[in-house]
Amino acid sequence: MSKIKFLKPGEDTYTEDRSDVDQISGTSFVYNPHRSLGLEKQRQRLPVFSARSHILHLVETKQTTIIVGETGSGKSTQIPQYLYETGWCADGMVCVCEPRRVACTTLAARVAEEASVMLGKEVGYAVRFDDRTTPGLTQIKFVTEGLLVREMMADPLLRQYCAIMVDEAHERTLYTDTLLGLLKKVLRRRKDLRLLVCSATIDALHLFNFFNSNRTSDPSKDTAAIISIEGRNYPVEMFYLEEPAADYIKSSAETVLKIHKGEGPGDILVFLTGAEEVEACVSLIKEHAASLSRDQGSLLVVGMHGSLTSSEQLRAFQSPPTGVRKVVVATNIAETSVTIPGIVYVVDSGFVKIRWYSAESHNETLMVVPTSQASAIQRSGRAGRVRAGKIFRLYPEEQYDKLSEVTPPEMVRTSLSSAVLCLMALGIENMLRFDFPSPPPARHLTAALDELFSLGALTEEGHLSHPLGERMAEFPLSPHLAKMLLVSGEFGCSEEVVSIVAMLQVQNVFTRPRGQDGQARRAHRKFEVKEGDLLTLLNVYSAYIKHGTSRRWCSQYFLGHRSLARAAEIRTRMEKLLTKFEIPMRSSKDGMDAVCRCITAGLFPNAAYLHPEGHYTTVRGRHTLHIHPSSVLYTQQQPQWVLYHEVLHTSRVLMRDLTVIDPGWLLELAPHFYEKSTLLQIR
DNA sequence: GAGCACTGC
Repeated sequence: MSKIKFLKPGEDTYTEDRSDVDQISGTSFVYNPHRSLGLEKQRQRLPVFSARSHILHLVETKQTTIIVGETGSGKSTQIPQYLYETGWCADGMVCVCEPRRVACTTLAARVAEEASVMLGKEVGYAVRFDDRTTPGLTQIKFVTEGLLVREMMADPLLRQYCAIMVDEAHERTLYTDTLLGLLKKVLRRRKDLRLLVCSATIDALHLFNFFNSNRTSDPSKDTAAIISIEGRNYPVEMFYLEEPAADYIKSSAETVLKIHKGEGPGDILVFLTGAEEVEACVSLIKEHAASLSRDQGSLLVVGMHGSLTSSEQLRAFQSPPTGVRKVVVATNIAETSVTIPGIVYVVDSGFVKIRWYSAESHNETLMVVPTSQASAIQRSGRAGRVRAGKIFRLYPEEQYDKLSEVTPPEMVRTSLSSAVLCLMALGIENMLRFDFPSPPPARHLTAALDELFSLGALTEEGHLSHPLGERMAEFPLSPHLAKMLLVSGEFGCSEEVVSIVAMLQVQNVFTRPRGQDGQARRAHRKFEVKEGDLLTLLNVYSAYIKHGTSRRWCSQYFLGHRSLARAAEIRTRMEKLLTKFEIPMRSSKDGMDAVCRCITAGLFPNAAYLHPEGHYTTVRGRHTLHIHPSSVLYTQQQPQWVLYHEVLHTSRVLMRDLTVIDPGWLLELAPHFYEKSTLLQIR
């Protein structure tokens, strides 16, 4: 592997590899001094250009090429063009898969510009709800990983593509692993197909071994190869604490102040684990900053996390007034999803919040864990984008060596019911024998199979049921919600259920602007119904439509207009799928009973009853739960029986999105799951 | 009276 060449500040400048530039960062821009050079000259200045013939040679001779490309190498925009220029597109398109939508749209726009074609013609992209390609004309197509997996349902061998490049594969999302596993099978059937996998140094060898089918000791028979391309990140100097930080929030704030007082100009980025921590740290820094003397310069402190609205997030991208140093306190959102310009110093708490699945309780927990080395490297890289930077890790250096190399892929730590359903729809019969890049625990797989069986998606023999299971797989939803939609015709309430399901897909429906908490609560109360949160969401949606999707009406009732508009979009898609399956769109005339019964038909595994001691207990597994304070039922008299959509682990286990049910419905609608005796015992 | 890392189909 080639050594990374570091550039001295001012020695050279570069065009940005835009693969991880968020749309929001479009408000800022990268100054490009080579603009006047013309696009072709700019392209030749990218580090990847020197590897052009080497890459093309490998693609020619090996079926799989693993590309280790540092940030700023230009791989995502250039390699597809190299393939195109050398005639690879004669027999099919070049496909580039990205984990995120923005990467698809921005990269496609950049490549179209470089190739002097209109976006959507020779160069295009396809993401959910937005297809900008022209069949028969498009040669280079950027897609999200998830969409390519969906495409495989219609075309399992991906015959329209001659080469597939999986970008950012080191992120190892559920879809990355699904795709890599499936592509390995496709490669065996299609010797003409070429696969390029872009990854980080740390897991390149793992991926090489996964794809190399050479079982001899003769390396010339290898079917895969690795190539490294240097990047254009500046050096980052590292600092560690001598002792582990007792309180990393406090320690982060102190470090920020120390940097501000002792280091040269440049903005600071702090990594913490959650929104609450971010807010706490922001106030701490603000407190300290207030006591700074005049000649010490001032600080602009902003928080950055997923639950902020996009206009609130925008504050982190704005450049501070001259002489003011910006401090962005962020969650993991700043590690990959958004790139904040101007960062020179990074403070890394060393922790991250990740999802963890428990097959015993059938649910996912969010837990705070130490980061991996890969993640620590990624975070420190955020300091070296504009010039030489510094990283302050809030733990001792010995501790870094003890960190695991990489974060376990999502596939081994999340619920697999959706992924398994998807794979089965793609013809993978024996899930336990599927070649996953990192095999998930067998008990996670069997739990997923059990869940799918109980929902009726699988037959006794373990095959996908016809037509229910096949249809469920086509919905981009959790299997429970897909089932709910597919049976809604029989309950005569598809109109209502499709609205509920769409509403469950969006966040921030109920807004609570600071200082208007009381007003917001009063406004929200108008939608509340005793049947629970799902029916309340239905009320909100119906009212939104009744008032002509008015933005003014939304703000009057403290509802997120963007979220509702997105729900409407999702609803349209779901309705189209239901129509395709000839599910009649009916509206329930005899009240909400039918709707609640239909909800039960999908969510029945998530039933809980009121324990005499005041908490709730799940029927499956007898786990203790509580009503989430955001639920409309939180302030009501506690119902005897509820179904939840999700659980959330904090200090307690909380149920969200509840529906009040009659336990008799469980016996009636899921007799295979609930025996009369178990329910009688409980009562 | 308590609190939700982040994507994506």
